[in-house]
Amino acid sequence: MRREPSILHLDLDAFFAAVEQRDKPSLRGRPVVVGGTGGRGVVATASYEARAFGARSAMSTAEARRLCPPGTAFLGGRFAAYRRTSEVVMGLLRELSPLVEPLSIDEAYVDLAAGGHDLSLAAVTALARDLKDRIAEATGGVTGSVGVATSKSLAKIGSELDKPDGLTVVPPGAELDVLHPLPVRSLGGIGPVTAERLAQISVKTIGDLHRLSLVDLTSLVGQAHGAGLYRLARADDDRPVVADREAKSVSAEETFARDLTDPARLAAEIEALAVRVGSRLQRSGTSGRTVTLKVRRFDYSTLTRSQTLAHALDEPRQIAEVAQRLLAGVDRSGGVRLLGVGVSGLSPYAQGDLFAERDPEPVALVVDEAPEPETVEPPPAVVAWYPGQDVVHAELGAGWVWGSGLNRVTVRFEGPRTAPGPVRTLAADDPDLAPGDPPDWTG
DNA sequence: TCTGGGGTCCTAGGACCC
DNA sequence: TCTGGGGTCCTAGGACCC
Repeated sequence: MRREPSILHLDLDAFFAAVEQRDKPSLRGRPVVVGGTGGRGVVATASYEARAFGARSAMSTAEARRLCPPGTAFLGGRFAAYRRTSEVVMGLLRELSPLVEPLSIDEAYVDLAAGGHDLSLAAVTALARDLKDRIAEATGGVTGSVGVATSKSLAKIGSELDKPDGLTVVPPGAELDVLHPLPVRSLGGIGPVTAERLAQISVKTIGDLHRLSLVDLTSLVGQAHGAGLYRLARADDDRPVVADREAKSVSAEETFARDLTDPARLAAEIEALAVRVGSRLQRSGTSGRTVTLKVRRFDYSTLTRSQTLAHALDEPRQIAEVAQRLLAGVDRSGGVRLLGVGVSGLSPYAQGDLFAERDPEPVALVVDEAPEPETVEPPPAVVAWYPGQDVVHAELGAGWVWGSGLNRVTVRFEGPRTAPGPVRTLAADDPDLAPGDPPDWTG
């Protein structure tokens, strides 16, 4: 917590819907819902007119259609337009300070102290008013709500207090007076699950939260989360405004209009997702070592499978190959509702820089582990493995062999998930591994 | 026609290494 | 032969945010 109200938080009001109403005068004053318009779509943003009928973000579009009157506009979204408008606003923020931290397309923190401003209450209030005016003018009428306070958490809470088109400056010293009457849900990091857990012990407001001991809080919600909430309830927040945060992962996912079962179709969807992820990685000049597959099944049960490789990837074909392998270990019976592909463990260097010159010889390993006899045969299986590279995955009937690491290989015989085979980790000099002929090599 | 898509951070257990 | 602890990496899942 700073001595002066030098952190500003801006939140654009019903942003996607506001851009639509700006660009289409016929929509002004009418309920507008932006989001997925298909059978499985959800609401991204509802205009304030639509909120009056109960439409909300994250609600299924089907439900929003039931709630809103005839004449409501349901729009699929024009992200290029939102992006352009967002850039105009972020540009205005960067005129205030070099330290601007975007949180999303429609939200950002600004460190006013780094901008060399007069930080008196009156000056900061005037600055915020002026900013709001300039945003509305530069965007053609999109409004934003602003909070200014001595910390990030209070600035963000401030911008929520007076929406839309609001302005709240929390005077230094008044932080706890503002905080304590609010519901715990106002605090960043308290969602439905944590709120419910707190409600069970009659903790409803941030003031109630303030009365809990650190031990009680951490035993309720975990170490890191509990310690964080303990501090936030005391307005004890010294998190700095950080510009230029590096992305930690890149992913793409798709919910299908109807659940998929056809293996060829699933494989094609994986390819398409890998292309989206890989091209974004390549455009940003990054690559990553861990590939994650996300599968949502017909019954909405969701699981992830990941594999970390010895080297970073950015090529769609290679990303897809890993993802296809991961998918093979997942039970798809009953249908797949959603597939997702992600890459994490990002590093700024594209793949191949360090090891491109060397073309290692494959080592053939004979694995004498007997797999599930009814699903895989015959043992022993032969696996080709490049030392220092990812291990390669030879398909073994209905099972799979894979692994990772610089000097070892993990061999996993995996049938249906309901009956996984044994798992062994074998060192390169393991006596159980004898030289053998490399298998057909397709990688 | 219930429940998107893009992220971040944390936890917990197991393997592995010293 | 038994018994450790600490740290890191990996995997899977979950809460949360916009």
